[in-house]
Amino acid sequence: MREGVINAPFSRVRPMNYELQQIKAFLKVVELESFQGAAEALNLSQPALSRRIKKLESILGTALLSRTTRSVSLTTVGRDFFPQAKRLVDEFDHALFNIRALAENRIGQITLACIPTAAFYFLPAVIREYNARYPNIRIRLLDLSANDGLEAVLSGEAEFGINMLSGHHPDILFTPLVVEPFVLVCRRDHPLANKDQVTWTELIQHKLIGVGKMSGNRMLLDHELSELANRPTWFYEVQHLSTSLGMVEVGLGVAAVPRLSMPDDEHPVLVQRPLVEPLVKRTLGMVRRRDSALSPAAERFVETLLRHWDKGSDDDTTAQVSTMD
Amino acid sequence: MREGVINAPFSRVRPMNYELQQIKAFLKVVELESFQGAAEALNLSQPALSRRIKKLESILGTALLSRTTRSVSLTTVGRDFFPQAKRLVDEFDHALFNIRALAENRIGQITLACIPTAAFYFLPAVIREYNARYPNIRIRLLDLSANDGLEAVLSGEAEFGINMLSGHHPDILFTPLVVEPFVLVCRRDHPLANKDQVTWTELIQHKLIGVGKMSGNRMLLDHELSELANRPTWFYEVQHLSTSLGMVEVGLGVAAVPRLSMPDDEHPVLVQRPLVEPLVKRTLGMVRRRDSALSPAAERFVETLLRHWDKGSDDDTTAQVSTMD
DNA sequence: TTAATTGATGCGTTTCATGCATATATGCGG
DNA sequence: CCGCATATATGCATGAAACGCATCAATTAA
Repeated sequence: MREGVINAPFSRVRPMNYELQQIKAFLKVVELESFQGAAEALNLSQPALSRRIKKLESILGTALLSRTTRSVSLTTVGRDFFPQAKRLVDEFDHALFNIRALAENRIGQITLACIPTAAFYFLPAVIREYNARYPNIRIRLLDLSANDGLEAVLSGEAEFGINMLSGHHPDILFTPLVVEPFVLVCRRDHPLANKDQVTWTELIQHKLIGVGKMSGNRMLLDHELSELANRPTWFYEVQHLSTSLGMVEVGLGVAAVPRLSMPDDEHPVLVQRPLVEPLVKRTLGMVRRRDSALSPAAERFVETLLRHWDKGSDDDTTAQVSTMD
Repeated sequence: MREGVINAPFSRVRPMNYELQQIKAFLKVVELESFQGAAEALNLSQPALSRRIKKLESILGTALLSRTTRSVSLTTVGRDFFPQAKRLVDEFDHALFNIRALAENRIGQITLACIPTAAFYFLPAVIREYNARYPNIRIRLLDLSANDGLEAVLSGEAEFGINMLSGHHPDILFTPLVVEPFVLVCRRDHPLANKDQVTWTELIQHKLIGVGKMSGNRMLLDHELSELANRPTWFYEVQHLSTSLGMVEVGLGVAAVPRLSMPDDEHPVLVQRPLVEPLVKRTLGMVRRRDSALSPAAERFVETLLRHWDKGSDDDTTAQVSTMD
């Protein structure tokens, strides 16, 4: 059976199985005032077109076109129907065209929530490449704290995000991108700058600048260092890593920050040293909701992101940044 | 071949052959959040529905639904598409429904142009019957002179009309309904009232009330009497037959009018007498444009009209006015 | 772990729109 | 007035597409 009418008990209502092709055929015939011409325009044989129109008319229960071999004209009903049909078909085509444009990444918008570190230090390159490839897709970048960013993804405000691996939320899918160690940052003229590497315990003797208690980094460190006998305490507390770097720069103290937070290796004032015993690492990765699918535009972005980090990891292995694709 | 692609040279534009059934399937699935349920609602097997959606998605080049065996949810694109699709489909169904209502004479409007005689003396009964059968079809009755009525039909303002047979206009189709003689109308106390019949020549001796030169009746009479040796001249000239009857009633003169213009046989003041030598008759009938088809509502009206007059003509051979049913 | 439910897939079948050939109707020119 | 040219309608065989059935795969609940 072509169309199931399994369950048509005694309905006297005819089903109205009209189709867009029929209506488009009608419109074409009216516009060209010819079956022959419309058939060509529709890549259809003339008999086929005749039958399409006929079918539509039989569905409607009335003639739409008054045709002789010499002329085609609208009936009264057809005249009523034509403008409505034209408008609706146009709107439909327009809507579908837009959807396809969306699907083909010709237009669109993506919203992602990422932690400031990512926003500053490795998203820009990805965004540049993505934007070169899909110039008409707008990007809304929410640079939020780890907690807020996760919340944005959960609520759907952001389609996905870059975050650090923390408490495994059941609705969140985490794809690791990079593992980075915490390093010590201090001025070049600081005593610790002379050492090849520094232990956490050594930090006890220095003024340490840390981040607020609710920060993801702080929670991670508190957890990782909890088993350490003599663990350092924070003297200054700030909210953002960039602030702490600024404070280090003017000589207020030293800081323990993720490797990627450091602007680059050749900073005029600041240097970094590996922090060991223990080696504390954080894992950055992509987070997205487990159930809902990404928009095509977002999928393209994720692809770009992953491709970028595959490439990036090769010349970055010395800094023990590793990515798993 | 199912769809002619005779002429698709190297177009990279995909054809967008989406169909309403696919979109309606999508809407149903979203509404019921289930393929199984939607399939039942659409009287379709579940595999068939799965394939419909899949086809639509392949046309759009993107997934609209995110489905697992346990839940069905919208993708980002699908969420965009749903409200538009819903609105358009609803509007389409509404438009088509109205067209069908129109076709089935459940709603509609007809406009007809008819001469006053017809409007007064034989349309009311037709209209009553028609309205009883099709209560929701509005009737616009243009009671115009013969000339103006013909013009209204030609211009399309009226779908058809009731008129007298006159110059055969090439675009007009005339269907005769009734042939009626011209009769003399005078007061019961008028000398001519004593005669069984009156000749046109006799009228010379009386004050005759006629209608304006452009009237269809006047032109008909001028033409028919042109070969008469002694033909009467009009003393009074008015524009409407009803006016001339009024003037006869107060005793200003006598008038020659079509039989049907007389109110009825038992008028307290007026009587009619056959007018002979020659017997002048006019033919009333339906006029419509040759090319354009009538609306379904109008066709029903014409049917009623003709049925009415078929029946009527049988007991009307005596040249009496009869109202049928 | 198993049973049940839901969507996807393989496959044979049916349907129905199509193209070709041809009939039919209409207007124009001889 | 009649025949010809042109445009739509129809008969018929064909085949592509959509269908239903049976089954698979995946996920949840018990």
